[in-house]
Amino acid sequence: MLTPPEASSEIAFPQTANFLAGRLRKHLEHDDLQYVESLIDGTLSLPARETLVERGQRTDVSSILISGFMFRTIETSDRRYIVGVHLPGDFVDLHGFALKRLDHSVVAVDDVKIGIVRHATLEGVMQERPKIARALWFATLLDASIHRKWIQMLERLDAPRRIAHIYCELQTRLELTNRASERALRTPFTQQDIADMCGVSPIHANRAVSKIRELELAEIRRGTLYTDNWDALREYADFDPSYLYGDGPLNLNEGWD
Amino acid sequence: MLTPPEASSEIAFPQTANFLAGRLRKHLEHDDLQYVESLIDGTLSLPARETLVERGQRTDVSSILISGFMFRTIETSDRRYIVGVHLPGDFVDLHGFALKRLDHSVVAVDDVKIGIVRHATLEGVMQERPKIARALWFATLLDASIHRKWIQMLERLDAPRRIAHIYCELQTRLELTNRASERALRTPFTQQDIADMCGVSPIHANRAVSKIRELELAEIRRGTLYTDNWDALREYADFDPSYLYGDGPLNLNEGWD
DNA sequence: CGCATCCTTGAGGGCCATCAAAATGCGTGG
DNA sequence: CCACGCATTTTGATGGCCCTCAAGGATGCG
Repeated sequence: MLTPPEASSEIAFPQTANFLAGRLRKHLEHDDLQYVESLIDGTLSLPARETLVERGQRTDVSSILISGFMFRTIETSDRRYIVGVHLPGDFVDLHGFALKRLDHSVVAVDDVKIGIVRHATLEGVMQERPKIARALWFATLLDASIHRKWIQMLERLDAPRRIAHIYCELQTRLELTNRASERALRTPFTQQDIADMCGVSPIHANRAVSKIRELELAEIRRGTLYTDNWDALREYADFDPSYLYGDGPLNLNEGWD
Repeated sequence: MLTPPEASSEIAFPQTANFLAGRLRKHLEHDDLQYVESLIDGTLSLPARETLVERGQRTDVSSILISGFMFRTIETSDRRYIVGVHLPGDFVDLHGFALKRLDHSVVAVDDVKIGIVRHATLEGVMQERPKIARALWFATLLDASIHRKWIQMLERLDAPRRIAHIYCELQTRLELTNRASERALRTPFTQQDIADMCGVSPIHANRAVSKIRELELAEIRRGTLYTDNWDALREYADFDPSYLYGDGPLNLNEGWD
């Protein structure tokens, strides 16, 4: 599944090989990549559905996702709202460094492995490595860009299109880290998860999934999306990947250095 | 309207008096505040409804809003989606510094005045003033936190509650910069603007505004909201201000230094 | 094989979209 | 001061998306 260059990258940088892959990563020198890898103080495994950071909780470390999926959630007494999805290479709570406390929670979807970076270490980055500091800032701005797209998605699309959009986004993000496969996008999402991302009831999410199947755009079974026509799915969701700031032809971030 | 301390602040820092006011501002030394003020290279006035930055456009400056309201918008061929609102003290396109190109546009709602900071200047901040760099980072993370709340708002609230939530947010943000008045929140928003923020049709936005009036929570006329019961309005919208990271009792950001 | 979780289907009602049209308010020029 | 033109706001009617309540079916795990 991994092409040779990425495989060797995984060996050289076991914890941070996917950090900003497909984005700024290629603008970083080998020395920079090594430095980023060296920031990791240790790793942690978390079982599925466990919470890494609770809303409001004070922390003095941040975490980069190494394997598995995570959600950012805002929970109320009776319902959970998912405001973002993370996959390997993403810092899931880097903003905790500057904000000190998070306005939301970060939870594991399936079994995950994360790399830990102490905030004291990040202090040093700010003092000594402005280029890396800026890359970290960039990473949080990327999250913000995704947030904005979700806002627009919720303002304009109906439930089946929202689902299609979310899967298109994940596929593109996986492509950027060379982890996508051609015909299947495997996720650990339940239909309840999908509903909570789209802001609809699980029953309606089910009907929306059915509609995508009836339209013969894709088949979603137990979280995994199967399709042989990504183009049709992307068109259906009106998906434009430029907000992900990838290196592709539409890239918004050319000229960074 | 301005209490003496803020008034004097406006004199000492005519362009940046509201920057992070009510948030990190009080953790910055007088020297830091002076430094921030010195970053401003000049000011610019823009008439209502004019675009400051177009989506995809390359820029080498960022802007802080000094007076007036601005929107962040994503426009398609047939419709406009508003993904954020800015008021004086906000950097409206600070993320352009690290991202180079924006995924969305920034437009003036009424006549606005902005302060310009060259990206070359911000380079210097990253190199020499990590504390200020971190404050700038914080400012962009605050935007991201607001984005997340909007996502949750769109996932859970119906149109009248969305409108109430947006006005509650603006009132709190104005309070943080000591620019709120007690019984009226004056904005230049049309009902079309409100509709584009809430992701509903202007016709439905009108009915939603009517409903808020019928419930005797507030009166919204030509963008201005009048109420003598903010508490009832906040409860109706299930508004919790902690995501704004203000200095109040619920503050999530205590301990920053 | 039993149980828990997840998925599926049906029915009735509320929120919101669109089409169409009228009324209101505001700035401008006569 | 009034008349006009324009943007904005308001109202009515019909239909689609999505809600909740309720119940049944499938899947996977110990």
